[in-house]
Amino acid sequence: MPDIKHFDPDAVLETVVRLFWRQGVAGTGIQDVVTATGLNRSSLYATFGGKQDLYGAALRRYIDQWSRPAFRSLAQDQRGLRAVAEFFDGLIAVRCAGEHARWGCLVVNAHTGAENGDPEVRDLLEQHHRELRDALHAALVAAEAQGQLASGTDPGAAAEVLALLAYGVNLRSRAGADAKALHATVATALQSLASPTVA
Amino acid sequence: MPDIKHFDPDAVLETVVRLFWRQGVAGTGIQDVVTATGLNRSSLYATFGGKQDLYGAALRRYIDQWSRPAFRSLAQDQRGLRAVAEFFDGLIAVRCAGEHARWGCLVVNAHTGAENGDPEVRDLLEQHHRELRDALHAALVAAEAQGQLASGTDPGAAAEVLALLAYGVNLRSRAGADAKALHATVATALQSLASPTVA
DNA sequence: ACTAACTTGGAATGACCGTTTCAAGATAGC
DNA sequence: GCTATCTTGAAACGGTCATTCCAAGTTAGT
Repeated sequence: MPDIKHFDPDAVLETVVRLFWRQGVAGTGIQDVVTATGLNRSSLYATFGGKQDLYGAALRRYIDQWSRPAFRSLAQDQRGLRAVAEFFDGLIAVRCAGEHARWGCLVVNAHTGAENGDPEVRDLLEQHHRELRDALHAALVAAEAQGQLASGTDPGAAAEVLALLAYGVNLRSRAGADAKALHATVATALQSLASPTVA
Repeated sequence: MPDIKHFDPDAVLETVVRLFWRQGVAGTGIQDVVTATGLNRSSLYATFGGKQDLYGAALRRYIDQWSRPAFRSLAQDQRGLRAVAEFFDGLIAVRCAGEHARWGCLVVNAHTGAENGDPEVRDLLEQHHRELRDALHAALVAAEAQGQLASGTDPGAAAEVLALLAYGVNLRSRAGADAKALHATVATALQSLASPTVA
């Protein structure tokens, strides 16, 4: 009976993610979305609701597409500190080079904006933090089991430290931090967790 | 010959800092500034220029008033790791309790906004980072001289790690991170730098 | 072909944005 | 008191903001 959408909502959301990611929420107008996606205001509002809803959907999609896959592969990687190191390598690579260089992390960026007043956004930030911490925790437990951690190092506490470090990396990358320097900093942090027997 | 200002520019800037700090640049309109300061648009523009200049001045004032004093006392404190610990204690206290709770750090917040495109802002971020790192470095050199650091710990590299950690603390505090958890995380990070002989 | 249900294009909404303008008011030297 | 020089108040500027509305178009079932 009804007409059918003349566009792919998922592809549109993909474009919207990139807009919010690069320019921020406040810096992105509905007009920008209309122009970038090519679809009409009516379709936009009918499909996603207002700007706040659109941002919520974009944030959720970003986490699904970018954060969660990285967390999953980190948590499942049994190599211990090597897994953590590669997680940060990938992070720095995305943040400092290629198409998304200097865009930072959409979730980190969301911490500072006025949009973090929205309960939905607040929940997503909390959830994201928990998942990041848990993934690091899993990798550090694997490291501990292999004797890679310095004695007395608590994997849970260390995971929280590394999570905050990751936020720092994301934040500074948006200001144009040097990839080499970030790599060195991460290496230092990991070394401080490693058992003395590990080079 | 001329008339004299009927207000104190410094007191006005103080109010402006608080507005930008709490609500962000994009979330603060000139109307908000006019209302909060009580002075007129004409006086505002004649004294500070446009919004971007006003933000630059506010950011500079924030660094002068909040960042630099903390950096200075950290750099001059000769107690080593104890000095670093107290620096973070003070940081978390400001971020999580009292009037400025959940405001985050104006400098950290500036990383994510569109305003970091401004060269002046970019320079301030870089300068702030350098000063934070140098202050931490000085404290860690003092720690090293007293044998507080684990052997093989480079004060310069460790300073960079702690600087990113501080950014993480500031960022997460804006999302309402728990002060106790932040304290525990910082303690963990400092322990990983400490020589095994230190409790 | 007809119709119910939905989408789409495009204009229009009122509110707010940062900024400018200008007449009126205030001050300090003459 | 006069004048040059600045400050102040208040209105107005064009532009952009998110959002709404409605007529026209499109589809699927009858």
